[in-house]
Amino acid sequence: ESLCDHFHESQTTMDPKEPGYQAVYLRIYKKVVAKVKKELKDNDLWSLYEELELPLVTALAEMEAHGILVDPKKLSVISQELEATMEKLTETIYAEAGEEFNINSPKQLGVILFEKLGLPVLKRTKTGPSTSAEVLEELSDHPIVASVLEYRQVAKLKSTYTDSLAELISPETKRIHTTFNQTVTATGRLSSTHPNLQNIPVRTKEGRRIREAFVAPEGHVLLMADYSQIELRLLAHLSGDQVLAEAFRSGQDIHAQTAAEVFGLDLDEVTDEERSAAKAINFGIIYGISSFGLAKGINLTRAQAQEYIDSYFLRYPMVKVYLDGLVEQGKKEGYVQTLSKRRRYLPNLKSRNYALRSFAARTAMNTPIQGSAADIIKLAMLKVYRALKDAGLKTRLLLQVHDELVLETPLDELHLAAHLVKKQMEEVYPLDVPLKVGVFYGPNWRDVKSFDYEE
DNA sequence: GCGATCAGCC
DNA sequence: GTTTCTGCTGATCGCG
Repeated sequence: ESLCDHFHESQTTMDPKEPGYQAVYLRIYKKVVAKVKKELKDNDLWSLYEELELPLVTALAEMEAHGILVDPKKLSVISQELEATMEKLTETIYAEAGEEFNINSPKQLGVILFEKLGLPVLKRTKTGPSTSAEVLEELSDHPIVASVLEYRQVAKLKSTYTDSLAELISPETKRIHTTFNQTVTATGRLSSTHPNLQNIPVRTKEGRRIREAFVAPEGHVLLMADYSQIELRLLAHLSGDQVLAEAFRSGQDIHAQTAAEVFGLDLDEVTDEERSAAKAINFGIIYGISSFGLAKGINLTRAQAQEYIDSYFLRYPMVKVYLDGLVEQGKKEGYVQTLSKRRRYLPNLKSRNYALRSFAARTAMNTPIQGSAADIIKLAMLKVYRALKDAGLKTRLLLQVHDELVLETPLDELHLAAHLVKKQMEEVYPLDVPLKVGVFYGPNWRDVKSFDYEE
């Protein structure tokens, strides 16, 4: 800190062109380097820095510089269709409301829905009745609400994705060049800005259309490789729970298996509804479970949610021991850590404020899982990057989306590249359970099909 | 300029 | 003491 102060002072008092400025700068810089290096070594973080994060910089820089090809004509067609849909919906909404107003304003929308039309207020924000999708879905029997939900979806796609993305296509490369930030998240994940290419729609059919505009150049295809259930697999590994580990070794549908365990059924008796509840429980476990959160997620009473959680921990006892241990370790040491020793300090585990303390406890449970997944995919990126180079292939990494890599590959390299990527990702860091990677390819980011072993 | 709200992804 | 289940980015509104 004193070095930083000193540096700040020199920066403001000295002209960078003044002789001696660079000498001062370098002297301070060297001291800071030595200090940070010692701190990393003292905290057992040196190899994380030197062997993972530092070499990853090069791979990320190349990904950013290379960019991903985007077809502006496709974006523009989608944009015009969205525009037409928005105009229709706007007319419908005005007619149903009996007046014109700004549909984009939650405040003005609230006046129409809750005052003029007298719909019930199911939830409030700090500033007034909530108009979130969660609330509107409960009220969607009213035609105006259904139209507003659709309007919101279309407006989001148009403003965030079609129009903004088009502006970010480089005139020189015809590509979009995102920035991957390596130092913003608390867990070790990357983030992506200008634009954020880690939140391109995929969930709905309409949203997925955006992905059609992300294309491979002539003679190439996009290659996608994603880890299947990496966080739950890490939970099995980190907790040592043999029931969960065996579930993954069996290769069966993990959510259905969880349903069978939790509800005491045979695997073939599990209904879609039970599987879907089990999926919510699995997500909850990864996020740092609370009965409150689970109840909200799948419309249960808190008591029912607590029963599900109790039943889960009865079937996966080592998971319970592991998660409790994380909170304990966080309290004792002040931090929790990932596979690579990356730390997250959680002082609020000792807070007297229940909300803060609970949040910190959920963070203590989530960070080692989410952060270790981030460690693994970063290491996999490095291995893929180096293996492609060593093999003399032209295949390039383009994007990372937390548990997925997107690459661009010449058609005549597809077979080699697909096998190389799958192997590097699956064998990156052997765990007690296998890591499974799905590989897909296609002319654009939407229309991809599974790459089969025979190919 | 900034906080609040909402919505996109994992 | 009575929680809005992790981690992010970004568009928009509306106040100051």
